[in-house]
Amino acid sequence: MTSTKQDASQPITCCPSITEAPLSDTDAVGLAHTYAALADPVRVRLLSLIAAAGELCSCDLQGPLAKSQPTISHHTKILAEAGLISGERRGRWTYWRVEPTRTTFVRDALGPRGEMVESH
Amino acid sequence: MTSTKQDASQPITCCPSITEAPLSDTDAVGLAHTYAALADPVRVRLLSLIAAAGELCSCDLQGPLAKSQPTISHHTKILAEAGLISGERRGRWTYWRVEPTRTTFVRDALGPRGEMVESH
DNA sequence: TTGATAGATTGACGTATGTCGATGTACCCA
DNA sequence: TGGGTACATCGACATACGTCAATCTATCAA
Repeated sequence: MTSTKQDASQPITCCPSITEAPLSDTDAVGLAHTYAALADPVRVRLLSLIAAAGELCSCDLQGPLAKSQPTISHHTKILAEAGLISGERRGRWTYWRVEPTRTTFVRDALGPRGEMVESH
Repeated sequence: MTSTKQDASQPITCCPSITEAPLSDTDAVGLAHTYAALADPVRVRLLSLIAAAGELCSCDLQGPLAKSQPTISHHTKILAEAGLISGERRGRWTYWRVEPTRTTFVRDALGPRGEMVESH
């Protein structure tokens, strides 16, 4: 099962924005699902490690994250199902990459692109 | 208890970015906590309703969200503790507003500000 | 083929979370 | 003062989630 299933009972929005107009239930469910993938410190660090390295295999994640191999596999699966990372099997190793299209999509849902707000 | 507590055992970053460098554990915990506040469809729609209206009292949320009064109160509390909205009591009503500083903060953690990516 | 290795899957466990009825607490109006 | 309203808190319940040991699957090397 993929993470991109859609429901015809609600209007489908190309680029849903939380802060600009009330969201349809479908858009809200989709966005919440993606934010849920980011709602765990291990997965946030996992994504950050992959982003910083450009590409990383699962074996290189176990050390920095200090979790068991099944736990790492569990987290990579959740991030991949949310479309935030994608894995490529090369021989015995699975290499993970960030999906910038998806990260930018979720990012822009939180406000207009390029909006400037003072941050201390 | 506020949502801005900090831990001196880890370096504190002003503007943590997931996609630019490996995050400290402290930053990851903080960001994950905020994303967790967005990890529920009811709260995503709630935030969206408040953002679209500019200001909204709790009584105006119960109808659109089709949830009980305690449930609405529960969700506003979680969003407020994450710093994404703030409430002001005026007489018998509590009026909620979006906190753009916080929403932009979480937003920018997902990538450099103003980054352009093609979205269909 | 056999053995070793990387990673996915399963099953079990404790904890966290969403939900609502019941109750508590301010506040306003008559 | 009393009754009603808006919201918060509490208690209980079912479900979802993070974690790991054990096991399975696929790949490579000898």
